[in-house]
Amino acid sequence: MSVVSLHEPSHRETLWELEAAFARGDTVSVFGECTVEYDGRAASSLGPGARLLVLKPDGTALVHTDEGRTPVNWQPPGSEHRAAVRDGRLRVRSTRTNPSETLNVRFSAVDHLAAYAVTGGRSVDVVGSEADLKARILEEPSLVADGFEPQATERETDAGPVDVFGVDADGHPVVVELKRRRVGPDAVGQLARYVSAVEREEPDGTPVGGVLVAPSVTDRAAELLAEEGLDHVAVDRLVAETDGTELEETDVVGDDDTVG
Amino acid sequence: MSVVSLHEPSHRETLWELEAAFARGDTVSVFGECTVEYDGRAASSLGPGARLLVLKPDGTALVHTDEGRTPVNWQPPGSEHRAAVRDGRLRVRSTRTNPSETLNVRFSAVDHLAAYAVTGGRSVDVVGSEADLKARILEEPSLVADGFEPQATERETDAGPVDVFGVDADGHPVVVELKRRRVGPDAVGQLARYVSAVEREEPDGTPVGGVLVAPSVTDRAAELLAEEGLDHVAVDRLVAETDGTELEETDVVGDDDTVG
DNA sequence: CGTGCCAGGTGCCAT
DNA sequence: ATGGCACTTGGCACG
Repeated sequence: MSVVSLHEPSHRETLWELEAAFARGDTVSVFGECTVEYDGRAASSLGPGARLLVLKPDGTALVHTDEGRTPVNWQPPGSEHRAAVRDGRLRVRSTRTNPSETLNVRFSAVDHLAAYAVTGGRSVDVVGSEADLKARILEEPSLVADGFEPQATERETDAGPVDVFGVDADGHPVVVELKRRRVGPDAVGQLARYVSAVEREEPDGTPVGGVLVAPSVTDRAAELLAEEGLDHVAVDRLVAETDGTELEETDVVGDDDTVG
Repeated sequence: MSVVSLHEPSHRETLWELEAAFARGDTVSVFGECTVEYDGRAASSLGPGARLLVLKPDGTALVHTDEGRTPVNWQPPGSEHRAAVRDGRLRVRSTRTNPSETLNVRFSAVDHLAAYAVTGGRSVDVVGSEADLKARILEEPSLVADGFEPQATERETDAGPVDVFGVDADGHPVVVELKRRRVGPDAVGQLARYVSAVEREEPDGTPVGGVLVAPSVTDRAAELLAEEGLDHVAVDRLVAETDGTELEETDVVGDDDTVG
């Protein structure tokens, strides 16, 4: 793959190359001195500074400072990028509709532009998600409670879909909510809503159990669970419990030419 | 500001320049063919492809494909970047502790590297946040209810902080939860928890009001509100209601040299 | 499309 | 550090 790289280009050169890059479907990286304005779901204004602007062919625009994982300003995929020279500055404007939003990046000077055809796999298969936890529970339901029998996943209720629905040893309905990490009060509220919804479905007086499966819960969440008569089962993500074979550790020693 | 730009550098050149850029505190943009592996709170693996890697001096690492606002892989601020040449590939590894996480980007070829001193303002003052909505409510409490008198914001309860707490025309406690956008069942649950907490504080039988202030609510949220005996007040973010003067629209027509 | 919910959420601020 | 929550949350799957 080839790269177009412009070193301290004039606005006119930048404009020209942006046009070409958009046409090719390249991803563009721009370093330069700029101001940023945003108006849409909210509104914001950012004073002058040296920043990184990334423009993607899917309409994504990202303005990054030297800190933070989150861009200081951005435009979501589906937006449309346009560039113009105006008042002696290079303006990159990205707009979208529904909701109507505009991002305006004005460069007093562009110090570098690189355009490149970014391609290849976009999706990673992440291991350790809630889906994995669900699989683990279905594989070994006794983790939830002795005698627990799963009957459905994503079972619909008036309050939304229940992660795992089943019956306990006595045949009473049980609602299970899964969380891959330590949870606070919000998760308890979610579980409580599901339990209430199932109680409304069942004949009056039917006891409906509620179990929150998560690595741990905060104090406040624990109190709420107690108040609501709900249970918590501690299941670490990836209850490895394997036969002792550790995941191999790659590339730990023996590096040469290491830097940083 | 000056930029260092390498066009299709050798791994050795890349390594050298990365070291220099890290030392200078530059932000780095790398285009190239790479694979990515991550292990930490979850784990993931990404096959070969042409991508953009951004390295920040605060320890942030971002791997971007040609789509999406969210990086396909990343490392949060506070991580430490290191680079090495290994098995004929350039490896950039970013690690952090607590939680222990590792990001590994292996380049078979680097097509472009640019390093640049990103500086200047990092924070934008966003207008239209929940805080603005709160100010609006305090300025005109009758928006919540006729005769409503705010008494505290962020008032602590057993269930967490209440956005706005006050009394109604009858002197009864009222809990107000603010949302800057259309809300679903979760917000109702949140409000309900606060109302319950205040009810427990008050003498038995004291009626405690609960008002959800949001632009709109979903059907299911409306049902839940009705069940719980809570109210919804529709307040659009920035209830402009100004004297008719429109916000001036800047830069709408008259563009020359427009592109895209 | 909107509704609902997970996410390696991130970020901010409080204790 | 942990906790609780807002966020221009983003992203996906389903009706």
